[in-house]
Amino acid sequence: MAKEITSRSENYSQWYLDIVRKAGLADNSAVRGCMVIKPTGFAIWENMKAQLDQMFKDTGHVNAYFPLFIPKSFLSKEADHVEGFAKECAVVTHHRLMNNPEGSGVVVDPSAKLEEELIVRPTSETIIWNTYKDWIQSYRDLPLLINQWANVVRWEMRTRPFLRTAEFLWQEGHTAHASKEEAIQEAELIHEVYARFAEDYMAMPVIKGRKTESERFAGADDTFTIEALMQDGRALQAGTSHFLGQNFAKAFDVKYMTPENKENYVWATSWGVSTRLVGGLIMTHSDDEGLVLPPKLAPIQVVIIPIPKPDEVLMQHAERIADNLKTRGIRVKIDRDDQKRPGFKFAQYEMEGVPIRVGIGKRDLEKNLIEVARRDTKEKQSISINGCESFLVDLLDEIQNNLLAKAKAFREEHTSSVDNFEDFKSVISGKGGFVKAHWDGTAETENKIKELTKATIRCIPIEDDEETGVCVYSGAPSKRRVIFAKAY
RNA sequence: CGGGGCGUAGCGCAGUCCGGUUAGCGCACCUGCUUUGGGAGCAGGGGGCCGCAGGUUCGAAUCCUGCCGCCCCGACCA
Repeated sequence: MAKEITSRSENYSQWYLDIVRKAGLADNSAVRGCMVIKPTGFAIWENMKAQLDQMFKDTGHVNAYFPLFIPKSFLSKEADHVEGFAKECAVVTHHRLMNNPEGSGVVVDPSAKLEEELIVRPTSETIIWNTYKDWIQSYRDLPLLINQWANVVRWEMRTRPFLRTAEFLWQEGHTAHASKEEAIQEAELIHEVYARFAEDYMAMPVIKGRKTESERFAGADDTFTIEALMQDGRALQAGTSHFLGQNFAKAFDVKYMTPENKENYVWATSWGVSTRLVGGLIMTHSDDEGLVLPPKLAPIQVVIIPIPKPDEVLMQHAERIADNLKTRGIRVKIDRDDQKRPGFKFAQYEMEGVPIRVGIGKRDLEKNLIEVARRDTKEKQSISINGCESFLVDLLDEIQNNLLAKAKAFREEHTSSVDNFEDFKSVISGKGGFVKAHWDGTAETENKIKELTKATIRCIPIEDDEETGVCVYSGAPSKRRVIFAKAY
């Protein structure tokens, strides 16, 4: 049998594309740069979404929905913001088609030109702040804590499924606060929520930090980021939370009355994670046999395969185990296909990343045994069918923990501290990964390093202690190390 | 937007240089039989405007011109 998946060592990006395709996560679409998210891929996103949505609600946020289209004039109200997004906006200019007078098909009706062109949202700050202006009058209206689940469009030159597509799904939170301190706390709170989600649910360890000015969101005063490390040694920005200061409040004239009857501009945050997380999930855990999913996000956590094929006795046992697992909240599937052989199914479910496979076999059953295979280590063992449910539930936890531990170990192995530029260059071009180095704090140095090595400052880490040193490039004094890496 | 590659069945490809009967192969699909504890075997079968549009020719997947699309590698971005 031909190998279905290119190995990571042979061609990493082909490996990634093979997994997306062979595990049935997404297809290319008729529209360049856009993908079709298939049921399995979407189920992963739905699981992420359900968890994040709960976490947002637990921290006091509510959901709403704002329009897909944004009047062009809104974009230009905040100077940095328009600068950041202008180059990648899809623009609606007309609102009607007509039959082609010179042949078949339809053409744009030139008489149906819009008075004001509409922008397909690349992000919703502008239309939301235009709305908030009407919602906020008094300090009693604050804080306003709103999230929306939506699609956005950024016209990218080069796309990859999940990691960068022209249209993607995400959530964007937009909050308004009476004080600067409260807005900063909000941005930090969500930063923490993102980090917890990444580690506890995705089993993807992240570094929490701040963006440098040049890497910051267009229109933000401060951007918090979680940065993950992929298996090819490149960094993935997995979620950002922005303190927007009063930039949008001023641009859209959003003021509130204080208890002292004084007029103030409100303070703002925005924050988002996207379907890019699915790409990060794939690249954090998967191997040359296919997708590996952490149990907490796996659409199917346990698959039960009757061996050699379904019959009445085997199915009775399978259904009893499945029912018991469902009662305990486990997502379980019984493979009822009687055409494919077990070997094929084993390979298939491995490719699809199902965390646990249970084989109920005729011969084992005579000894009251079932076979349990875990996807993360590929280990198999026979256990007693009696009480197997507890074992399986525990094993799911163990797999979840093991995946996080493995990813952490990988990150440790691929995090280097360097103190001179020669070492810096050789680590970046060699083993890659995160590189902790001193930086003089200037954009000039940052750009120069990027130009020479393709590495960018992923973040200024929040949790590391201060440590005096000298900039790895310029030799100027530095108070702390920052994280460099080549990034997605 | 630069540099390279590719468009032939659902997918992966051969055939194109050097034009010549009904355009092939593998996987997948359908039917039947035998199989069934790690990607089954045999037999039979269906499926193609050879990317599109012009041109050359008795004859074009093959040669010429133009267009379109996709992929890879760079510059820009979550």
